[in-house]
Amino acid sequence: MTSIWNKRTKHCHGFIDKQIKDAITDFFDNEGNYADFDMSCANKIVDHLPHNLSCSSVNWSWFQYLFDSYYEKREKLIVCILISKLIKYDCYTGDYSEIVETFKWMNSGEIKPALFWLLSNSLLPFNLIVIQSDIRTSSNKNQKSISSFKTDSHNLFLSGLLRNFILSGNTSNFVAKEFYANFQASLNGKLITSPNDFNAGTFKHQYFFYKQNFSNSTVITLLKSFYLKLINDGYEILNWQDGIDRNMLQMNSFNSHYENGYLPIPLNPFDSIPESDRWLIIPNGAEKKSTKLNSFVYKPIDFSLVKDSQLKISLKHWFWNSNRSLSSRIDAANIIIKFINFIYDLRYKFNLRQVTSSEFPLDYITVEEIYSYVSFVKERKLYNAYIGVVRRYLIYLQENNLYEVDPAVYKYLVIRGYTHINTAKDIPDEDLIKIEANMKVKSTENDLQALYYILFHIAIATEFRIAQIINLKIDCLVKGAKKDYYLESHSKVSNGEKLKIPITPYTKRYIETAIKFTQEVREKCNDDSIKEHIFIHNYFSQQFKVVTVRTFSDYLKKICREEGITPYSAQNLRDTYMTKSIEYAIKNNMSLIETKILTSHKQVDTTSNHYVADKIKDYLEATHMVIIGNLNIKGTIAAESDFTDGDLVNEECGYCKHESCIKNDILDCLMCSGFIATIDRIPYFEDKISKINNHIELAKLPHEKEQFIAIKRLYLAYLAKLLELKEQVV
DNA sequence: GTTTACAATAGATGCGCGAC
DNA sequence: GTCGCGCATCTATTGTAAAC
Repeated sequence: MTSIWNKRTKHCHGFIDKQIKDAITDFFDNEGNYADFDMSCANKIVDHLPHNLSCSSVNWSWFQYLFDSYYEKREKLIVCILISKLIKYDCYTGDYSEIVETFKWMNSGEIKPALFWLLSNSLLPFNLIVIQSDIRTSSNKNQKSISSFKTDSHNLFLSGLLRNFILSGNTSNFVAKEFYANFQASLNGKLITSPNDFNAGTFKHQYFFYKQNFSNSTVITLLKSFYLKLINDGYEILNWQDGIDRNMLQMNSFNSHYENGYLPIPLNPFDSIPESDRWLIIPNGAEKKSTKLNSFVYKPIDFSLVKDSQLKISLKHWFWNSNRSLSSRIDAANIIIKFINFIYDLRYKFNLRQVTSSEFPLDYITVEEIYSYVSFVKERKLYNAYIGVVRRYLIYLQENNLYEVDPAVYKYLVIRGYTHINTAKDIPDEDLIKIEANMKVKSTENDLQALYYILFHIAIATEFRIAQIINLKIDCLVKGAKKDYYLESHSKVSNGEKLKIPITPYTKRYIETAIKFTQEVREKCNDDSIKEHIFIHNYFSQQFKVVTVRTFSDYLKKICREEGITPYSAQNLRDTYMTKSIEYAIKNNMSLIETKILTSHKQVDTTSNHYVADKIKDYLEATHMVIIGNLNIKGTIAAESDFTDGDLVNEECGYCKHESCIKNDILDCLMCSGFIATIDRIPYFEDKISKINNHIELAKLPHEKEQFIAIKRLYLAYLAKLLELKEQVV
């Protein structure tokens, strides 16, 4: 041992440059860290280094030279350890020094194979992306997590893009190293020097490259996320004209649509009918006439399913020129496709024409065919649209001279047995309370569930349809002439016009709360058609979505099942008549939602109680349109008190600690030092404030109005403090 | 003006896929 | 494995205009 020590000391002292000397000292000190650290080999390597080695010559090509100077893997690995020490002691002065700097984050076990991989493949530093990210641990300590990604990128720019991409997403959860390792290959070697070098063509190449070479579907997911990230960063690299765009890319069904050759097609009757058969229809304004559609959700229709080519053309014609709303037009088209194929099979598969020895040519819809079809529909007990839609389609064909139809067919295409049963079912109070309580608990678990909770409240407090609520826009609140508010939204009856619906102040508050709640997500989103909505979330990385009716219904059902009650639907919420008791309970909970929501993003700024206080104040000021400012509160604000109901004063807003009233008549209790307000008084404050609002409205003289506003300001100041205190206590 | 008959749209849900 | 979501296809509700 002694001889080795001496030898090592001699080597270390031989170097003139201080940093290099330190690095080499550490190199030998780390002996124990590597099972395969061969001291004689290490000595040999260091022996070959010139003593006057200076940092200015420590660059990547020198590393490569050093690495290539040895032939055995064992030796090369030890060279890598030496290199890692030189990096650690800041000896590196070559190109890409910022990247090399990141290599320091790796521990000794990771860096050795990483350097070996780089140098044995004659790669450059940017081929290794090292990421340092914060991870939240249960103990809430800020820990750094280090991960490294190998990439075959040909240049620094592309590596930088990939690095940013990794940093931006929660990609650590679904690591697919193949994605980065083959990125350049997937581009067929194309050099990337700007984000704008990516386009529909590169995407296609990459998509099918990854699809062919890797069974792991996460690779495709990452590819989609990568393009979405570029788009989210403002690069308009994909346009529908090229067969793919952002909205398509975000759809759950993207893969199958893309692989099956669906093309995005804006719905516009003034354009000529598209030649292709598989359309992904861009609503292009049609969404304004329906609550079932959104501008960013494209609807598929597959005309290639139509077996008869002439009828296919006529169906496209009908589809393109129909006035039906898009979603029901697609429904109808799917029925017509079934109809056409039924007729086709009759003609060619079952040879009906021969059986009936009909003399009509094959481009003529006959009574026999329709009779068979109607029998089929009745036998299968298919719903009425199977008859009505077909009739209207045939009329259209005739009117536009697209196909010959025997006029006698219509007397068979009739519907019988309309039953109109009203199944409206309201939810009893006890069940409603159970649902409310369950949703309240879950609303704290994640953002989506908090949105469902607000949706639930609006649904029972208003007459709106669920789709209408979900698709509300942030600018939907419109102030009326007085203090009243209107909600502007599209409705199926308005035929594209916006409707104004009067709402209560409570509904207004819910909507404002929801807008504030989603503001954080909205600021991150740069997709205008999404961010204009109120109920948005960011569940998937790089994807911003509007809540759907589908998930809300499912969630409501799930809650009902958990509570062991009838699985109510969103429609039932609308049918539910709010009794006074439930209304009271719900209004009380409202302030709870508001404060909870306003403060639910506390983790952003946990330490600052100021933050919470300011937010509450901002909110109250915005809602009540009164500036609270720094009003001095004379009374006491407390979480709870020992006073009894007998001590309640001022319409139960608080307690009085004096034996008898000491204030004069002009003063309000709130201006007295003997006044004590506690958290459980919050609802009374809210009641009182709404009463003052009435006074303000009724006041005729300006100075009366001002006086009431001053009083309101006082109550709001108390309310703000109480809400703040409540937040600390809870 | 009300009823009736149906058209058109909204809502519900089984199924399957993608994201994580 | 769970959750979110889209599609297809069904049911429910609402709109509307002719018939009474």
